[in-house]
Amino acid sequence: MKEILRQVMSQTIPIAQDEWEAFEPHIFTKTVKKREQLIRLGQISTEIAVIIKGSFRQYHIIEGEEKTTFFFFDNQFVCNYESILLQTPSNIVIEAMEDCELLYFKNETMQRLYRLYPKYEVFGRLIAENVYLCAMERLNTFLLNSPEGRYRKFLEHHDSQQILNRVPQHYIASYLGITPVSLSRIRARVARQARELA
Amino acid sequence: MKEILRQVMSQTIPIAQDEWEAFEPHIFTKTVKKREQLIRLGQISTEIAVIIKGSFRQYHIIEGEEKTTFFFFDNQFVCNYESILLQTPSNIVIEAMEDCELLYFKNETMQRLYRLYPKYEVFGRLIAENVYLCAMERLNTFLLNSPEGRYRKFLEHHDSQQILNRVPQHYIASYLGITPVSLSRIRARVARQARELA
DNA sequence: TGATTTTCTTATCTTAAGTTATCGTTTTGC
DNA sequence: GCAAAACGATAACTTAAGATAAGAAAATCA
Repeated sequence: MKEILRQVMSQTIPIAQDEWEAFEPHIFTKTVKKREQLIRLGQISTEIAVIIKGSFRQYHIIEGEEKTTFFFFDNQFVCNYESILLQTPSNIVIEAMEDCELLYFKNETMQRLYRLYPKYEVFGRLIAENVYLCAMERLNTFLLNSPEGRYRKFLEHHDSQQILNRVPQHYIASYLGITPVSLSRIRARVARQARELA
Repeated sequence: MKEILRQVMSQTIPIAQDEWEAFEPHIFTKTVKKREQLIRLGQISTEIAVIIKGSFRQYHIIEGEEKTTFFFFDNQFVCNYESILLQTPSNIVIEAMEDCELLYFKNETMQRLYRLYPKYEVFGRLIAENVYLCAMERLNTFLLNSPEGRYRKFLEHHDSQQILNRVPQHYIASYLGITPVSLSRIRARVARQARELA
């Protein structure tokens, strides 16, 4: 099963056998039940996980309201990257939307590998570059698109089987930076326009 | 003058003498006049610069409209990081808002240093982590705040001497994801509320 | 310096998002 | 299996942002 992590990592940079063997013993498994919190408010993150099965959402709590700001699905890394990098208490919650199976390792393990194998340092850089590009792409949808435009982009970029049918709509609304009511109206508008075109 | 770059880099990680001497000959200077473009549309970026004096803005062109999405000021790195990382043509323009003086180096120089000195690889990772954190902070202002809230945060986080007085207001509006007219109204509203409190 | 352009504010009108509430429907938990 | 909770659509109303235009002030520059 740990091979899945190796495969996911290899999408970024190939890991040689000796490099893998130094890592492998420090990988563990974990299950998280639906609605359980993987990352809690105020906790300093020390672990990085990969999702074998299931999905998570990340949310801020703003004036008592949960604001969903990210989703995590199968074969993705899930962690509070900011808390790990800065060693600051988490200002977000990461919570299972389904029963989940995870592989995980300690950040300190990765820090040790950084020092022992240059390859892992490169891996660390590539990961950071990658999450930066993702963050920028998401930021640009806010800078360059209206709420309706963001919803249309969201539809284009996400397989409806993969996400739409697995995630309650009001989480998606929050993710798009709008209210559930507003998303419902946008959906009605978009559907009406699609019908008029046909 | 090149020492300024070393100082800026040292805010991230200290650079030893031999590491610096391998780098120093590959650093050059450049001046850019107000309104000149440092990064052009469609060009693949190869250079990374540090601003000694002056400021830049970054903009997308969407349906003929310039959408200002970022500012760069003194002692900051300026480049099209995405274009450099992915080796894709630039979808943005970076243009001088004032007459500017720059230090710059080729990305390939940094790539070579990555291989020669582990320290530079670490530097590369830390830079990537850093720009990620900045991108997330900016993304969160969109996810968690209204336009007025974003403007208030913008005021808090930016010295008005540093930015506000140097940057035309309609660029700031664009940066906040709103129209110039809307920003003008928000300013009037905020000022009125401040007056009522007093 | 005088003309032109840029910048910002203000006003009007339109459009869309926020708020609140209601009502079926589905899901969940005992 | 049933009661409670969660979910999504919709409606009515409020609020704020977008579009457009006009005008004053400031910056630019020839």
